[in-house]
Amino acid sequence: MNAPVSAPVLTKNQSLVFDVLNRTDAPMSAYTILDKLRDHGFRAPLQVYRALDKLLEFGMVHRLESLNAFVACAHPESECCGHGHGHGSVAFAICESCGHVSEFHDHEVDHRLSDWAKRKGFKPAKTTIEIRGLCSACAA
Amino acid sequence: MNAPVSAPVLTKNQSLVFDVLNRTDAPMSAYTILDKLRDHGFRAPLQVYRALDKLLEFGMVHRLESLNAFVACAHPESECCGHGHGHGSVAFAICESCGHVSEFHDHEVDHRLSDWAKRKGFKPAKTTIEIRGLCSACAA
DNA sequence: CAATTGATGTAATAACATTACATATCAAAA
DNA sequence: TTTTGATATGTAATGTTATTACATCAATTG
Ligand SMILES: [Zn+2]
Ligand SMILES: [Zn+2]
Ligand SMILES: [Zn+2]
Ligand SMILES: [Zn+2]
Repeated sequence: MNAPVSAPVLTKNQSLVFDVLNRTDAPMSAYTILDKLRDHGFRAPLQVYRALDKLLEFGMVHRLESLNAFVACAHPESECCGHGHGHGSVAFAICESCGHVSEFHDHEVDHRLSDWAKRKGFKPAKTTIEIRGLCSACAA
Repeated sequence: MNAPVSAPVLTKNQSLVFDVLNRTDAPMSAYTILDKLRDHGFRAPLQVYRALDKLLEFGMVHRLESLNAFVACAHPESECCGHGHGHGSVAFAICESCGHVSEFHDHEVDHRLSDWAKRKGFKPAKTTIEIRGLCSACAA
C-alpha cells in the first residue's frame, strides 16, 4: 500500500518519458510527450502509454483526469505523512490560464472522504481531487 | 453563482438526453447516449454534446472526469446547503465493479479545499472529487 | 538450450470530443 | 409584417486520446 522505498530502476523509455515530464511543471498529454520524443526514436502512442503506466504505478507521475494529461509528482519530499503520499491522496489546483499545477495534500480532506466511505461500506481504491481555476498570478 | 431556482425549460434534444441519463443510475458516455437515441433521430455526437453542455450548465447533469461519462444529478433535494449544490462542490463514489455512482456533499471537505485556495490566492472555478473503488455490495 | 518473463516496435482500430458550415425556429424590434 | 438576432439543430469532417493485436527482442532461469 505504498510506493517503493528506494527509487525504482527505470527502463530507457520510462526514463525518457519521466525526464520530459520532469522538465516542465505544466501537464502534458501523452501525444505531446510522444512528439517530444520523436527524436529519441519514439514512433507510436503505446510507447508513451506503457511508460506512463509504470511511472503511475511507481507513484512518480500523476494523471490529471480533468485534463487527460500527466505531471511529474511534485509533492514536497517531507510531507506530513512521511514517505511520499503512499497512504493519502493528493489534490491538484490547476490554473486554466497558465497551466500551472500545484500538488498538495490535505489530511483532513482525506479523513473526511475515508469516513464517508467507511460509513457507506465503500472500499476506495483511488481518489481524484482536482480544482480548476486561476492561480494567484493569473487571478491578479 | 447558482442554478436556476425553477427547473429550466428543456429543448427537445435536451429532454431526450436527460431522460436517458435519468433512467439509469449508472454513468453513460456521450456515444452510448447517442446510440440510445438513434431511434429518436439522433445521428451525430454533437447532438448529444450540445445537449449535455446545457444540462451541465443547468446543474442537472454531472460529468465524471475519471470515466469520461455523465450522470443525472442525484443529490438529495434538501441538501445541507439548501437549494441544490449551487455553492458547494459535490463528490462521487464510483464502483468499478457494478458501475453504481453515489453523489454526496461534504461541507467540511469543501471548506478545507476553499481554505487552501484562499491561502494560496487560487480562485477555484470547478472542483472535481471522485473516489473509485468498490461499493458495499460489490466489496462483500 | 528451452522456457519464461518483461520490455519494445508497429499497425490498426476504438473511444471521446470539437470545428466548420448549413439550416431551422422563434421572438423581439422596426 | 418583415427584418433581425439569438438559440437550436443537422451533418460532415476532423482532431484528440487510448487500446487491441501481434511480432520481436533481451535478460533470466531451470
Ligand atoms: Zn505526488
Ligand atoms: Zn496561472
Ligand atoms: Zn448533483
Ligand atoms: Zn458495486
